[in-house]
Amino acid sequence: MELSERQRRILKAIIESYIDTAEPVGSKSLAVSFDSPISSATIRNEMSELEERGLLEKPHVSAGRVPSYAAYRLYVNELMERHRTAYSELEQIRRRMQDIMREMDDIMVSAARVVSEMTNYTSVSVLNRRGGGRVKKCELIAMDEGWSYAVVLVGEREVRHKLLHLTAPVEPSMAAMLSTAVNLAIAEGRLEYLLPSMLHGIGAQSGMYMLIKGVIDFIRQTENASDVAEVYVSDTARLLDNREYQDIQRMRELLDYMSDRSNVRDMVSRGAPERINIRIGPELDEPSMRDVSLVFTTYAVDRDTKGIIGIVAPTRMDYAAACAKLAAFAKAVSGMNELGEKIKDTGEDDEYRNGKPGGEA
Amino acid sequence: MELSERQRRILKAIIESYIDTAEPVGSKSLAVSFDSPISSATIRNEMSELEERGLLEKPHVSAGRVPSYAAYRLYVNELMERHRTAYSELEQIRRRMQDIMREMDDIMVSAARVVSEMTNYTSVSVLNRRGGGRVKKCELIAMDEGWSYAVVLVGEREVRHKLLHLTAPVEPSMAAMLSTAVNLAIAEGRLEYLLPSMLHGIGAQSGMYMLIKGVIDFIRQTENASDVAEVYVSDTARLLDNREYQDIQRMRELLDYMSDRSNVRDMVSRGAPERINIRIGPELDEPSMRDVSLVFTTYAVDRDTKGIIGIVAPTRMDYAAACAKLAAFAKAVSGMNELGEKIKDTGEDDEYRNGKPGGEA
DNA sequence: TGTTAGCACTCGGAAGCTAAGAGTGCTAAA
DNA sequence: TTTAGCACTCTTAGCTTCCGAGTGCTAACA
Repeated sequence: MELSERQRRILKAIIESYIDTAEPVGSKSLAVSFDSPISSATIRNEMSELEERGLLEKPHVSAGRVPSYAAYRLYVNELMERHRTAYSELEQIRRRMQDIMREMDDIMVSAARVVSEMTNYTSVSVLNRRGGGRVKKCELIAMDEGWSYAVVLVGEREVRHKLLHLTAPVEPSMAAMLSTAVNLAIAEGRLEYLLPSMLHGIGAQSGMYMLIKGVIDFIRQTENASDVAEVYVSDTARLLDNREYQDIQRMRELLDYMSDRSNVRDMVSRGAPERINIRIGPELDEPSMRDVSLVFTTYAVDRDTKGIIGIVAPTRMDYAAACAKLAAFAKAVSGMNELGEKIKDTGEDDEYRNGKPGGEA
Repeated sequence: MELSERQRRILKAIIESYIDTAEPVGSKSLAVSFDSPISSATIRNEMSELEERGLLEKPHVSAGRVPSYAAYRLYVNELMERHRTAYSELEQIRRRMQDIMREMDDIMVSAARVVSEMTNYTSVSVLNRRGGGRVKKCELIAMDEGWSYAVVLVGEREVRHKLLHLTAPVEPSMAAMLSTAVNLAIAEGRLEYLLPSMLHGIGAQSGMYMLIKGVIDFIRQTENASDVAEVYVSDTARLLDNREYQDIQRMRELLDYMSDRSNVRDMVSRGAPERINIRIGPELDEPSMRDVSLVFTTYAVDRDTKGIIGIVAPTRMDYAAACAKLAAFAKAVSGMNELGEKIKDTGEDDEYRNGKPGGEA
């Protein structure tokens, strides 16, 4: 049977109270907080039904109720009110983003900072590059008399560099030629023939060979980086703010898990694009993350680069606020140029439903 | 009066036991751990004298003694045995460093990782660039039809890049000219005349003007970066391992403080170069750092770049091990090329004495 | 039939108490 | 000068008690 309207209202009130105070919610205190007066006894009855359905739990018999994970799921799917984001706020996010990017030149880190500041939660930021033919140009810059070279690759909207230290020197003029050759090969899409075609002229020990090889390896590496995602986690210390984390051991496990970038990447990579994704505690399938939720979304950086920005916070985080802020962020950043009419529907067309369908608790 | 030899031995034993177990040390348990049998009563007498001198403290009357900060100071200054570092270990550090640098291309982060792995403590890593005439070369790379440029600066052993987004396009050929002009100006050391001399030909609104200005600003910024230090803190989560940090509030304060890079930079910038510096708890003059010590040293990256690498751990950290590892690290990295005879004196000529002279507790 | 008041019951947490144990300081003897 | 012995102190763990918040049930009420 479906939940009654009143049950939904009660559940929503419980969840929001718990989000607010982190204290188990009792029937009496809840009763007074309602506009239309319902007695605590009625609430108790409803509560016990909600408990039977696995939506509430009691830490112990006389401590009030606490929402279960399934309840949070229901909450974000059906109960939660979406916040509107004012145009002014979008503008503000945009400006903040531009400010920080001016000093950082790294959209991933900037995004993490901005979101972390906006929400007061720990944020995770991932930059995903689609692989394939991305590198447009390559420059070689001599550093110390031909023993080291800076290799600079330019992609769509992005620059990467790497230092190559050689064991045999290469004349800068030689390197310039080489650079031209490589760029030509890139333009004509026949990079793979370059190395073999040059090899018979020069020894495999020569600095030149090493330089070409280094450059080509770096290009390959950058291009094949279809899932070479960069990961940045900002402000982990904020996780310590949460009351539920009195258990320092579990905290430690959580921080440990999060400090491994590949874990973070994996978690957010299974999200639906262009949606606000919510993963609540156990849905993440990772013991150390059992007590936190992850809310994240993607934003377009350019045609081949996708940013993922998210929040990690205890399961009782303020989902509504988190979703609103992330949606606003994605809007503000993706639409950096055509920020206009599209604003009006912020939050309305976002699809929060996902995670495991139906709370099977 | 000076401490007697026996007192010193007892103090040393107490400190080392406390470093080991984090438990207050009692007279009885200490008595049995000595080779030459001293009775617990004797030790008690000595202990109470050490306490009068401010070297020991009791958490409460029946809990054994705990070293005071002054005792740690004395310990690192006079009592501690310096570990020798085997040649093989240096070799190992060097290899590890090379491995990590291969994948990271960032000496600062690599150093932090290596040290943190070696010691199992949280590590801090700072890269300090001396300012003044550093930029050797500059390249401009067009990205999308002249609207964006990648500016690449090459220094002694280092490459930095930045994206410039213009509001008016600049022809790539024009940019090439510009780049030549800038490089010429750099070579002749008259960069400051460049902008004024070009200004009257072009409008201040033009893309070209913005591009030159952007480039020159970036060069200035990079060059004036005499104290633009990059800071990296690795593995903060390890700080949570410590028994003394049951107090989550103080932990939080500590992490907060450390997450501000400028704080970290300030802490390590006041160190004597080429020495192992030790700052014990209160010597750091920062309330949230009261219960941790900082051990750090410098290593040369190149003529104008100085790396600082350090460890942050509870005051009862293993100073001897920390010093040895850091000394080894600095040796291994600084001497990357001429690793040989100089190895033998590892640890012997390092000067650990510093911090506030004399423990005035 | 749904809602509410009332009441007995449960259980966790705080407060208070006790006993055990570790460690000290002092004294007196070796 | 060192040591053995002993009285004393103080923390900690374990136990008990008590309070109160919150529940579940029943019976009355709308």
